Amino acid sequence: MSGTREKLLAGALRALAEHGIAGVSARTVAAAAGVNQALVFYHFGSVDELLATACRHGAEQRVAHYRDRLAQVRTLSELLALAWELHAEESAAGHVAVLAQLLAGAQTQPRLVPATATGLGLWVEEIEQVLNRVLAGSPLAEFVDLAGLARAVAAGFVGLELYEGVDRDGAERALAALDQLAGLVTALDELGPVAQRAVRARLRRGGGLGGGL
Amino acid sequence: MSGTREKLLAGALRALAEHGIAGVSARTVAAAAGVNQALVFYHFGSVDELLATACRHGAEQRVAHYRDRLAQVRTLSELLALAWELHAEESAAGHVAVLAQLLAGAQTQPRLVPATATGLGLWVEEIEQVLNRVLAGSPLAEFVDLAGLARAVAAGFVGLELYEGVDRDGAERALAALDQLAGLVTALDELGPVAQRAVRARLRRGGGLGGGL
DNA sequence: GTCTATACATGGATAGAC
DNA sequence: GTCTATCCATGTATAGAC
Repeated sequence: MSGTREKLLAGALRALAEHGIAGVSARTVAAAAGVNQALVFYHFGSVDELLATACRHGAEQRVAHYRDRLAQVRTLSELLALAWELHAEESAAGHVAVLAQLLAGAQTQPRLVPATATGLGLWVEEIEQVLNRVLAGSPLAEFVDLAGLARAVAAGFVGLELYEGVDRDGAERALAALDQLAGLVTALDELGPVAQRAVRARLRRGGGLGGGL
Repeated sequence: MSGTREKLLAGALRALAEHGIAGVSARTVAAAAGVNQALVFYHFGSVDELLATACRHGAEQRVAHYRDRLAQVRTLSELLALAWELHAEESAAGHVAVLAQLLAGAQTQPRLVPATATGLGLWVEEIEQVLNRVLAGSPLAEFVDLAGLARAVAAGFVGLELYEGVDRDGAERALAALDQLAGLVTALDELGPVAQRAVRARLRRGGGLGGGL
């Protein structure tokens, strides 16, 4: 058992948050874990393999930490409130930063792709379930692919985290604007049948917007 | 003049796209630029300084490349169509990837913060102007801070780019969902006065959603 | 399983010839 | 301004003692 594996996994996440993907190495991770550098290779074979394992491990922990609270959400307003809460908590603890760094690394390191896809996928899965439950029967679910929306939300969180790192005020304005936009959508969702019918009619005419994809 | 500076700036962007922030070095950049490694330090003093300069330089080029097309946009639908077009072009050319890598690096490298903030800021500025023009007098501008929305859009682009690198299909679903959501908002924007009044009344009651910020 | 020691490669940075 | 050569720090990975 020895716990060294666990120390290394935690150390990898800490080192990623502190030094970024460009600054992690067997030595920095081992230092953060308080163990000998050679043990990285004994237990995981390579630094990348350790990072990949730590990614899955960390994402599982974080998602599990919110599963109960997510399961209790019943309305769109509650979901948005929890989303801001979750963002504040996870961002402050550096967990979003870790995911962002791993995603950046995965862009040019194929060995990191499966792990980061899985890590982000765990969040997507959870968000998707909540959206499906909360928006069941809503006009929103009628016109928007909720699985796609869940993916956009997860990716958006990562982008905002990176933005926050270089412009905190700007990121707060962005969050506030999204809050207002979400309020708008919620209002639409709670409209009376007359107005909803008008929106539906307009949407049936236009369909999506048919962008470049 | 010598053009070596320019070669290095272009080489830095190429190296960032190919090797990521974790893989750039004076040697990889010089190789991409086709010049001697020592010239990085002669012209820029350090690798970080070169990356920072390349970031501003690249962002200016890219924004200038779209300024005309952005200036011609008159409606929200046109804006969204251009947005997807822009995303497809810039993403394919690796320009969004460069910004994402620099943002990731800036999280733990204070020396990169001003340059990346400026680089992303150029995009934000442009987006903000278009939003203000296109949504002037619209109910959307009434309830959503457009400057904040511009920042959210820019950050979202970066997040989607990173997500696309690990899950192309997922990213396409996300974009499609955003397209649908944008269509919904457009529909709202184009509603008749009766429905708009209902939305306004609902919003005045609820205000924003008052999240964790 | 863990430590020390070490090999070997890569990267930042500078000196000095041209 | 550019190139070669080089120093030194850091990083990966392994061997072998404990």
